[in-house]
Amino acid sequence: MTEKGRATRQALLDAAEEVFGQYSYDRASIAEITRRAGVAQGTFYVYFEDKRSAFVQLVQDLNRGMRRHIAMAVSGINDRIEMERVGLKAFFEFTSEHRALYKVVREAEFVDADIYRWHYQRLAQAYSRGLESAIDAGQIRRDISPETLAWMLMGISELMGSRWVILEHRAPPDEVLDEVMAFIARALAPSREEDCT
Amino acid sequence: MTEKGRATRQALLDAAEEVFGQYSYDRASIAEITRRAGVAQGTFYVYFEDKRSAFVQLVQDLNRGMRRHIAMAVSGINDRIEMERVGLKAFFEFTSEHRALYKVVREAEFVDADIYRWHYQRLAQAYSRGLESAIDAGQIRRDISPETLAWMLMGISELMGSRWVILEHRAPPDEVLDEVMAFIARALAPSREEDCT
DNA sequence: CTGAAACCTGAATCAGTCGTCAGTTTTTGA
DNA sequence: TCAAAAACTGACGACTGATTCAGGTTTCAG
Repeated sequence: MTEKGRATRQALLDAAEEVFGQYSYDRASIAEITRRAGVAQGTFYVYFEDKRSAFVQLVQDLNRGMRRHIAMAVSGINDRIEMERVGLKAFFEFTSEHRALYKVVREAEFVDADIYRWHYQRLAQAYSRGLESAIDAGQIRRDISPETLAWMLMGISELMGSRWVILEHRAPPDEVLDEVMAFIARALAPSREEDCT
Repeated sequence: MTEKGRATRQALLDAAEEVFGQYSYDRASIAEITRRAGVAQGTFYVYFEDKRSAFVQLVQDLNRGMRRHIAMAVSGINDRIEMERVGLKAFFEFTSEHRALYKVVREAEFVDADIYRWHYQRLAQAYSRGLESAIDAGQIRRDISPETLAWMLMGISELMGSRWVILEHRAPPDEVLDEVMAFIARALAPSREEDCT
């Protein structure tokens, strides 16, 4: 594949992100995707086996993009609670920039169950690993499995994202972020029996 | 509308729950719904204006059913934390019984944005009110707005439901429920400065 | 310059479905 | 009993949109 080919492929993927984000999977037409990418309909099938395949690749792209964006944001931070705050903020940034992510991932459940599973498990796995280190380092309490913790924290992010980014078209205001962080910090804080005895 | 009419309508709605739960909105065909309901295609349009209308009514039905199911489960409980635990369990029960709920609500975002908004706001509103009373009663800490709290707790339920009910085809095991409750209880607990001073 | 490889085109095919409607059957109530 | 109302039928018109394919255009190594 030449440079030009790669560019066309990327143009199609970008157009697909737009169109799949705007319409549901079934109502997103190849014709509209190729129109926005500025190529003929047939060109789509040069780069993707079929509609589903392009959709799956888009999910993978967004998943990787999100993990990279968050990883960049939190790199260098050592305090786990601070890391959670920055990570949460980065998550909202990314979803504001890629509102298609929500739509596309949710639809994945209907379009291709495997990629839906893959998306969440990939995120949960990365998240759990981070939490596990924090537990080992004594930064957060050790009586909850990192996996369950990861899913709960993802749930909080996701629904807050839904409520603000999707329903209100903006990232949550700082006061809300503070409340969320206070909630999380308290839930994660190591047992402080020593403070009381 | 006679008794028979109501029965047919209900049969169609039940069939719609099945079919919309199994396929995506666009791939759920009226033909399949009427086939399962044991009526002719034309009958569908006797009871529903069109496909979307049936879908919207299904969301409303499930929303009400879920609120009723949870309300029944927690009625008579006074301790808020206990109420959360029982409510969470009831939520998982309901979603196990009506797995269509997840699919249908998520699709609502694409099919009819208003009903999607309505669904979450209706739940959040009911939830917030309950939390507000608990705050007033001093059962949970007062430094987070009941609304934000409601959305966070809904997020936890939702993603745990997704992870277990959808991906693992079962309600979360009791140990997991215990971990979740420990997390929530700690986050909600009133400030205990008095215990330490 | 050249020819093969890569790239691209867009009309045509084809499978599928929503919603309609003219007419039939069943139920109801006086 | 018997009309009117309610319920129901199912074939079909009108349309949509994914995918194919025969052939045109561009690129670039030798």
